[in-house]
Amino acid sequence: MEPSSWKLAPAVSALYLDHLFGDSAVPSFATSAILAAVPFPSHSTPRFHRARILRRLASDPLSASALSSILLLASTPSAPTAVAAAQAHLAVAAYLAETGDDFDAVVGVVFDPRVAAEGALAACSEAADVVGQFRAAVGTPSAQATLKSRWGNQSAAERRVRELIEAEWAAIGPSLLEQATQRIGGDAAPETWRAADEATRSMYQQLVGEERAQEIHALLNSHAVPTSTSTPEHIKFINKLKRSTQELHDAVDDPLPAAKEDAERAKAILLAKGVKPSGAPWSSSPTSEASHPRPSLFTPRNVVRSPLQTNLYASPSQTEKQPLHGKFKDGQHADQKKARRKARKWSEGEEIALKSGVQRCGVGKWKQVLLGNPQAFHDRTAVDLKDKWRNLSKRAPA
DNA sequence: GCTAGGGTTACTT
DNA sequence: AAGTAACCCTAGC
Repeated sequence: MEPSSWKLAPAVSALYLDHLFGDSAVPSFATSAILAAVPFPSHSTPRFHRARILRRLASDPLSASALSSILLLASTPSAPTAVAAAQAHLAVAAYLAETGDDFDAVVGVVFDPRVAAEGALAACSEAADVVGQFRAAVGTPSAQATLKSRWGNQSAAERRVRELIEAEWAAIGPSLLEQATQRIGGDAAPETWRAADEATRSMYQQLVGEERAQEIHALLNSHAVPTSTSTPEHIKFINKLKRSTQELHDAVDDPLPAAKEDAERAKAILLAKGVKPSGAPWSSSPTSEASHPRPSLFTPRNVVRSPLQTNLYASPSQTEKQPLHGKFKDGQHADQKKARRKARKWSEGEEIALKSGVQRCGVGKWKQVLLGNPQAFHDRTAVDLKDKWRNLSKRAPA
């Protein structure tokens, strides 16, 4: 279908971009193509804005513009990532000072004491000290050489930026569509349905499916649900969603397959070059899609996933149950001892994702936490999540 | 199939 | 050696 024939209003465009850009599993070349193809969005949502910064930073992690991206991220308070942002800022600034042509000039800019005191670096306790060291080294080549041995390491700086990006993705939160999905079909559904008129309810029923609609009606009739606490904004949003649902259904059918085709093409090129795609966010099991129809926008369950949220670019480890190592179903290899996975330290991003997942789903809902944010966890099982939570609890007993 | 809890291993202090 | 984090095993639901 031609892009010009999409029936996509700018307000829907904004919702759509909010959803897609904020999904770290959708590769940036696909989001760029989509951005070029959809109508200019009516507004920029915070999630969309943040995701764009993250994608820019990921493509260019060690530069002056990367530094501004980190500052932008740090300028919006996001408690879980403040320390990661400060450390990334410090590492990139130091790296730029150490590798630039003019140490003194660069230090003057990137280690401005005002930035250190109140801005991005405030969350990091060692920052003031480091800034002091760099400023003291101005005009003193020997001191610069000492600093260089510690801060001139490109891969260490890149790692800090990667950690920040990972933590930011983990903390980015659900899209507006996912939130609406939760309100219409998830745990919050009864309140939303109570506030809705008959016509709206019948639309909701189409979205969540008959089975879930019956469950929700049963909950409504059981008097177990408190009276509606819907705000005017809430109702306004739902009505807006109602108007745009048809447009959205039309729209979601269009760009994703094209993007996926791009992704598959890129994967083919990578494979031809001998690059192993297993960890790439855009790899997917090639046979699964043809035989499985696209799920409805709102699948009728408490954990509701729209097709947008459904990860078309998921790696095989996300879409298939893959044995970790040597786990054989039966028979010939059963006697072989299963190789132990190499211990991989949990990243800050994974920790944050676990904490927010537990907040969302509760302790003990490990599978739910894992599936609720699959891209945040890298090759972790529900048991891994449970073990990590146990460790965290030991570290800081409730 | 999922989870809780005890056990094991590898690494750090 | 002791402590810790990551991973494994398995009973019980």
